[in-house]
Amino acid sequence: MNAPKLARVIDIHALKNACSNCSLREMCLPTGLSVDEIEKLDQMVYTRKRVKRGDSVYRSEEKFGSLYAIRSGFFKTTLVMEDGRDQVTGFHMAGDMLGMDGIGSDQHSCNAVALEDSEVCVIPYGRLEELSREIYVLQQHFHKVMSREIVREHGVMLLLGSMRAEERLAAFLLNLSQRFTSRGYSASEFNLRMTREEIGSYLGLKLETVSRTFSKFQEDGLIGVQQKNIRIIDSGGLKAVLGREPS
Amino acid sequence: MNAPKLARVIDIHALKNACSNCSLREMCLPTGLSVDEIEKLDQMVYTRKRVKRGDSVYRSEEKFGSLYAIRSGFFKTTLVMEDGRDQVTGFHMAGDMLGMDGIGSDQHSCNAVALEDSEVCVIPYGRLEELSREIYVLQQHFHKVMSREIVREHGVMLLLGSMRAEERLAAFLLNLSQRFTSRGYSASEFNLRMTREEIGSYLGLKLETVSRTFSKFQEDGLIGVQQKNIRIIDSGGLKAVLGREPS
DNA sequence: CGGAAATATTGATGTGGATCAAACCAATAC
DNA sequence: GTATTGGTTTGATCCACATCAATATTTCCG
Repeated sequence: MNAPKLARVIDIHALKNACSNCSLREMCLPTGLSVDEIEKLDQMVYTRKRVKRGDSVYRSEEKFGSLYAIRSGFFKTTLVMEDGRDQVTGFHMAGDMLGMDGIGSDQHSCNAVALEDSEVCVIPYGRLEELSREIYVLQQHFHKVMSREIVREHGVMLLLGSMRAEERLAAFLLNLSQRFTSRGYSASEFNLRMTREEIGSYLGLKLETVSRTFSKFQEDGLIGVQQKNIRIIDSGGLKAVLGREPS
Repeated sequence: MNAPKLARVIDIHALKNACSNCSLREMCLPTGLSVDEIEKLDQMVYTRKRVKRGDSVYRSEEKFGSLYAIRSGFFKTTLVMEDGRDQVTGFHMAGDMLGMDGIGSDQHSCNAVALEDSEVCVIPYGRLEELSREIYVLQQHFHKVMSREIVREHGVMLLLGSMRAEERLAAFLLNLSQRFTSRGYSASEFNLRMTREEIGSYLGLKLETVSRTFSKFQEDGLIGVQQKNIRIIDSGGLKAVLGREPS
């Protein structure tokens, strides 16, 4: 093997992993950056990592070192209480950022588990700090990403604290649908990557309640359910479930 | 009034508002900064604002421009749903930072209301961004503050999603006690600044349940309650309530 | 100070969702 | 092909907390 050929191989590898070449760059860290600036990002994000279904990117208590941008696939984050009860704190898909919980205490405080075979871009946190001191837009964008995570969690608190089962599930479906839409997938038909139990855990409900509520929505002609496949038939009707008095 | 005297007045004013001279500097933004660096902060945080009980520092939908460090007093943050239901998303005291929800969308997404006459330091967000590009430790600290807010909210999600009423209230009291302690107040006796209804809203319970559970804890010899005054008698017993099976 | 308006406590009753239990179904392993 | 396993659906029953209601206490304010 001669030198030029080797160089070529490296080039291709770099290209493959490059932010500048990533289809998610509009919803991930590079948002708003110039071409030059994105090239700087390329030097920072030099590792991709495959995560098989069921494996985790990081676990609670683990030393924090990097953030992870989801390149493809689907994740849940979970907390575990001392007595073993656990709770899903979020579902995450392509373009989302994982690991920000670890910054404050230098160790992770939840588990990030792949619900299907996935791929993440590893963002060494120290490099991100450096670069965001140099690139104003990057700093700004990173702060926005963290702030939005805070706001997202506010929404979950509202859901858990003030909504009834039907409202929670309607809000959950509408939120998923909206996120799939903004990633260019169908708003009206998608496959759930998580089990009824995981949905229940996220929504503060038991899996039986989730299942029953899906069935009820189906009877009411709001959605079609077949196991993990969901079709949203009447999204207006779903929205109307929110804020409706118990029947 | 002669010039030197005027200068003197300004000096005192500056001194009074200075981070370098603030008793909270160990738990607020200046944490870990050198003397020189704190003096830079002094130039950034040039406004204090009094907030009377019942008034708000900012309201949902309002344009975002500044963060607010609580200098003294006590706040709640609340979300309001379209149908009028509202939910307390947090209680905040001296040293805490308010307003980070606004960064992501450039407008606030909750209301920050004073529960007693309070005072906040206004931190113009643009200046904070600038300064945290210059001062590495400040950048680092600010990121930690945001991350900890994310982790705090995780904890609330766990509470709302997985705990029973008694556990929620025990966790709430222990958390308050711990926060008072770290601010140099008594761990075992304090005054609640919020109503039973606000506690209930935060914990996803009705005010009657909060009141009854307080009474039960009192009967069990865990706490002493007299309206807003709380004495923690058996903090070990309170901790034991967490994770206990329903009796 | 006195009277109205908040706030808190306590009791009686109701109900949404949990729990317990039994099929049922889909995917994988043998 | 059958067996096994993990996940889902559906029914019957139960209970933790909500709701409704009455009274007590504190705070506010003219």
